[in-house]
Amino acid sequence: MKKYMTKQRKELLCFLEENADAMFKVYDIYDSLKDKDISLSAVYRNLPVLEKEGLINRIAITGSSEIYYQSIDSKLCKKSIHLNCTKCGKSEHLKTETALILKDSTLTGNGFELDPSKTVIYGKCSDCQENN
Amino acid sequence: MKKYMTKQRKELLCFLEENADAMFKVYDIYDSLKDKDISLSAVYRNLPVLEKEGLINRIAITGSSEIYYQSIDSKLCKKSIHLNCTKCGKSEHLKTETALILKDSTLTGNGFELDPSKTVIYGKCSDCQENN
DNA sequence: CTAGTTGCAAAGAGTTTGCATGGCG
DNA sequence: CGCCATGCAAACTCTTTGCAACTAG
Repeated sequence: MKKYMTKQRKELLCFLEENADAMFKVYDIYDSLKDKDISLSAVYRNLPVLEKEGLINRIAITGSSEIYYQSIDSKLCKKSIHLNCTKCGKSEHLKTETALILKDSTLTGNGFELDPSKTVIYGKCSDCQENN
Repeated sequence: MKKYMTKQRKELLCFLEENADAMFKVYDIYDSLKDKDISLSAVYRNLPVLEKEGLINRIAITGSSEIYYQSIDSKLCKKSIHLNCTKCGKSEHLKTETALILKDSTLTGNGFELDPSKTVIYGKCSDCQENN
């Protein structure tokens, strides 16, 4: 099953790859592509498939209770971890070197191999710590 | 507003505190308390209130796209971080000492104050790494 | 007594599914 | 040409909301 590379799937992948640094809600993806003739159901049906194929990532954000999808950019996102401020909602990237430290310490500490592309760390960003 | 401590809210808090080590979906909480006369809407209305009051935690899990609630146990959960295996789905706790290392490195690395109770780290547990 | 809270049922929002049509290989 | 994928609309699930009755303080 899932053998055909249809126009819709091509557009989906293309869109996510061109915006590999951003995360999108399902409806936003549909909205950004609606001039390309892709139905909402096609989006809903393809995203999980592409995820299982390892081409894109699915991330749940604690603050918004939404699901986000994001292309797996082999250069950037494989090493970087998202930081999400629970106060202002801003999202930033953890420095690669620090990400490596985390990866290391979870591995040695618990034998757990951290997946940076799926992990989101919550807390307070530097701005929100001051303004408390 | 939100001044009254009703029977329903008491039962909710009590239930979550008695199971401080576990996380629950909304419906499971309702289900576990339905012999105590709490309506689903009361559950839905109270959980976000209790969360804003800092008594409970709301966590989004990437794998299941569900929202979970959990009591904030001042002793345990404030320091411990959840590890969630993306392969077998099992959830474990990061050792406190390792959690402190993470907290430290995000702070010095990005000036970001990690909140352990809201953060879930995804990856592969030790069992699933071998069986690949 | 008064304002916040509850239960119920209806309304919404987001997601999934059945079925006939369409398109990849 | 055969089978998978698409589009549309209906079906579902989860969550929110309006309103009258209820209750904590």
